[in-house]
Amino acid sequence: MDKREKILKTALKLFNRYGFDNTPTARITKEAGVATGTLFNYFRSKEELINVLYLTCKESLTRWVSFGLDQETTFRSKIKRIYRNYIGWSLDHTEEFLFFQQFCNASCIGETTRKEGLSKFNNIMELISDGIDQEIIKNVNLDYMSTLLMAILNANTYYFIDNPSLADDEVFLETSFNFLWDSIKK
Amino acid sequence: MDKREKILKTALKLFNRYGFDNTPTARITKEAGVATGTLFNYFRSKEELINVLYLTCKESLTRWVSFGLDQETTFRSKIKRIYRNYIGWSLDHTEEFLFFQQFCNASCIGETTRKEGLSKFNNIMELISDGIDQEIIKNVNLDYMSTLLMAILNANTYYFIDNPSLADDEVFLETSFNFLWDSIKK
DNA sequence: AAGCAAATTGACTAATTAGTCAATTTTATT
DNA sequence: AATAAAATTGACTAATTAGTCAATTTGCTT
Repeated sequence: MDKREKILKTALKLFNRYGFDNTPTARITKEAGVATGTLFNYFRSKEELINVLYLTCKESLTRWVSFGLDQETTFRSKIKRIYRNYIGWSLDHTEEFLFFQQFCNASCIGETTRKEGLSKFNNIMELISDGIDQEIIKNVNLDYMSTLLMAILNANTYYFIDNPSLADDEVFLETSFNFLWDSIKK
Repeated sequence: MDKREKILKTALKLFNRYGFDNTPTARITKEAGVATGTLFNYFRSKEELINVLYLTCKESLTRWVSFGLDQETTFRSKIKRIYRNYIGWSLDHTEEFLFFQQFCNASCIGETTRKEGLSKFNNIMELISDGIDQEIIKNVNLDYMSTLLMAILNANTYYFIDNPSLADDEVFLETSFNFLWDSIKK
C-alpha cells in the first residue's frame, strides 16, 4: 500500500477513536510508519487531510447505495433496496460510517467539501420527490422528509453495527425496515 | 449572577460553537468576565466543568419532559405529551439541546456522568415497556425501540429549531408526530 | 552508470494552552 | 473596628503540537 493510502487509513481510525483535535499528526505518521513530513507532502494541512478523507468515504458510500436500484419495480422496494445497501455498506465499512456520523457537522469539514458531498445524493432526492408526488409517502417538504429518513436510517444502522449477527436475520431486517416505511408512508 | 453560573453559561455557548478542545479555558473566563483561576476554583479541571454542564442540562430536560404526563389517559397521548414537552424544552433551551447532540457520545463525558444522566429517564423507559406489553407498539426489544424513538424525536426537534415558526402550527405538529407514531405503532 | 526529479526523512520552531500559586480583595463574624 | 475565612486575581510554567526545511534516499530515464 502506498504511503498516502496508509496515512488516510490510519487517520480514519485515529480520528474516529480520539477525535480530530486529539489526534496529533505525529501520531498518525508514527502509526502509519512514515515520517511527519510525508503527511505534509501529500496534504497541505491536517484540515485538508480530513476533507479528503470525507470525500473519499462519501464517494464509496454513494457508489454502493444505488447499486441495483433500477432493477426494483415498486417505490417501496426501491427504498428497501437503498435501506439494505446503506446498512450493507456500513457493516462493510464501519470505520467510514462512524466517521460520517462524527464529522458530518464538524467545523473542520469545509463548506465546499460538504456541498460536493451532498450533490452525490441528488438521484435519491429525486426518487423521494417522486414518491411524494405519487402520493405514496406523506406530503411534507422534501427537506423534512429526507431529514427524517436519514435519522431513521442511521439509527437502524447503528443498531446493526452493535448487533452484527442481525444482518442475516431476514425477519428483523423486515421489522426494522417497517419502522422506516411506516413512518414515511401515507 | 454569581461567577460559577457565568462560567457555566459561557462554557455552554463556547463549547457548542467551537467544540471542547477548541475552547481555551482562558477564553471562557475572559468572556465570563472572571480570572482564569476562578474557573479552577469552582471546577477541578476543564473536564469536570463539561461533566457538570452535562448533568445540569440533563436535569433541566428530565424535569420538563414528564410534565403533565399523568394527566394523559391513552398511551398515544402520553407519548404525544412527551413529544411536545421535549420539543418545547429544546426550543426554550436551544443551547442545551445542541450541547447534548454534540457531546452525548464525546469521550470527555465520563462513564459515571453518562450513567447518572441515563438513569433519569427510567420512568419513560417503563412507559415504553408497558406499550410493548399491551401490544400497542411494535414488539421489539426495549433498547431498539428507544433508540429509534430518540432518533426520530431528535430529528424532529432539529427541524423545529431550524423553523421555529412551526412550533405554533398545530397541523404540522400533528403531521410530524405521526412520523414518530406511525413508525412505532403496531 | 550517470544524472535528475520526486519522495521521504526527522530534528526543529513558533505558537498555543491547561493548570498553579502567591498575592490581593471581598465578605462574614465577633 | 479588628480578625479570620473565602473568593478572586493574573502572571507564570511545563507540556503539547502543526507545520517547516535542509539533507538524504529512492526510482526513473538515457
